[in-house]
Amino acid sequence: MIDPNILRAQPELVRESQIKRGEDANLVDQWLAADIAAREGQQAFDLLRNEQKVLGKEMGPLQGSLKKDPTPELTAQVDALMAKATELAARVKIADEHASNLNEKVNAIAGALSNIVDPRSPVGGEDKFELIELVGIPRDFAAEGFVPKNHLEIGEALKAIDVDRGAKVSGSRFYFLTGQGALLEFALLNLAMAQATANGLIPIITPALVLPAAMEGTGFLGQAEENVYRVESDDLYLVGTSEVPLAAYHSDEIIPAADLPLRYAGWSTCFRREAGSYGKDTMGIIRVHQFDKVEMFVLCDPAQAEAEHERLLQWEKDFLDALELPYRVIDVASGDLGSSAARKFDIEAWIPTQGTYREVTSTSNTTEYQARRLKIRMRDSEGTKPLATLNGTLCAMPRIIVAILENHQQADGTVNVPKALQPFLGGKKVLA
RNA sequence: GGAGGCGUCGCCUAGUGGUCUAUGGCGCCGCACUGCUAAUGCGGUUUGGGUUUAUACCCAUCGAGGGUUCAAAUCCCUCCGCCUCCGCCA
Repeated sequence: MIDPNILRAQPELVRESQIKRGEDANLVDQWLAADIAAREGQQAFDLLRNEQKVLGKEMGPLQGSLKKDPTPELTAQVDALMAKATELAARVKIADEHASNLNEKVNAIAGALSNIVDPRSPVGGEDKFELIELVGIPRDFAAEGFVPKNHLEIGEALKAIDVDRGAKVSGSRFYFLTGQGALLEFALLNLAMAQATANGLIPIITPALVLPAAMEGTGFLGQAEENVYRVESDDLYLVGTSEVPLAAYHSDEIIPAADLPLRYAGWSTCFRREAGSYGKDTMGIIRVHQFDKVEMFVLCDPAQAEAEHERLLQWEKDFLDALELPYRVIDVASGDLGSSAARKFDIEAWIPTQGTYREVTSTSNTTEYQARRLKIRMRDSEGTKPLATLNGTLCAMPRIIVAILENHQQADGTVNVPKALQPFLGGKKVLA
């Protein structure tokens, strides 16, 4: 949700932002008109309702004295008042319905507006990203004298990944992690959590099923809706990221400024329908319907949001550095932000067999957008106001596993374990 | 799954249809008094929206949503959550 004061005072700012995203700018003008109508409707109702309450206050004592002393004058007075009240009640009811309808309309439009794009985000579609940084040098396999295998070949040879049986049991884009594949995930989880807790984040295990309000509040029921699994029988959604339960965790709460920032490291399974990606990444476990992920989530004073964003990015880089993976950092373009983010940095790891960088983590500054939708506020000396929320991937399992297998493979088909990960694999230096 | 109880302002709590403002206490904030602190006194203290230069005022908000009524925290219905007991179960 965008600050209504910004919409009223600087509508052009929001129009511009919608255009940068390739979304409907007319919504802004629709909102402005609906806002005026709704306020008029509300005022009309308020006035009538006040009249009704004043009348009710006359009625009370009158009824009391009528009971004690039923004179004809009193009866007539009460009857007259009652007639007036009946007529007024009908008008109040109509005004109430009218105002509610208008309010709903404003809220519906407001809910459809995406967050205001940060002025520094590059403008354009997915390919208009800006390269911020290149870290590490991809290995020269030709110089080393062998052709790198893809992660699936390696994973199958190590009996670590089984996609055939994944497909047999659950369909395409499902997989089993077996043996050292499973242990590798646990090691990554423990490394990620060790880093997170060392940085002061609070470890948290979240539900993977959430109520519609949580999905709605985090902004995933807009253009992302087709990628969300819905459990119709119970009206619940399977989360695509623990960002959803983490954001909703403090919904409807007012947090004292002294408690901020709150930083969490959440662990959950993530479910994605991957609608509209038929034929894309069909090999291996780059794009799957279900995976586990450690996600960082921050609630803070809006004035601190930018610094927190930088911090999240740094922690993501630290993690990839620890895994000795080459990667690049990009500033995601306006058209590819998702409705909640004002600015987003992706980290893409080098995938040797694809000869390209592929997204492994993503960190978004969602400013006050999610907090407004979820009614998360902070209280400082000046009163209450929405706070800012941010999220960032620490470790999305399958893609990190892909990057490790491919980048650290050796000519004989074994895989070197990065030093930082070794303690979490019982000291093992090589997967063989 | 079955039976019963409960959900009121940060916390506790009063409130079975109107009788000026949803009680009262604790905590908190301000002021006064006071060597200091404490105690005491007075005032304020849910959240959201609106009108207003200001001071103020108005509306909504008693778990959520409907309904009955001229009028609902209070009565009725549905849902959610918590507690107790029973059954089943990882």
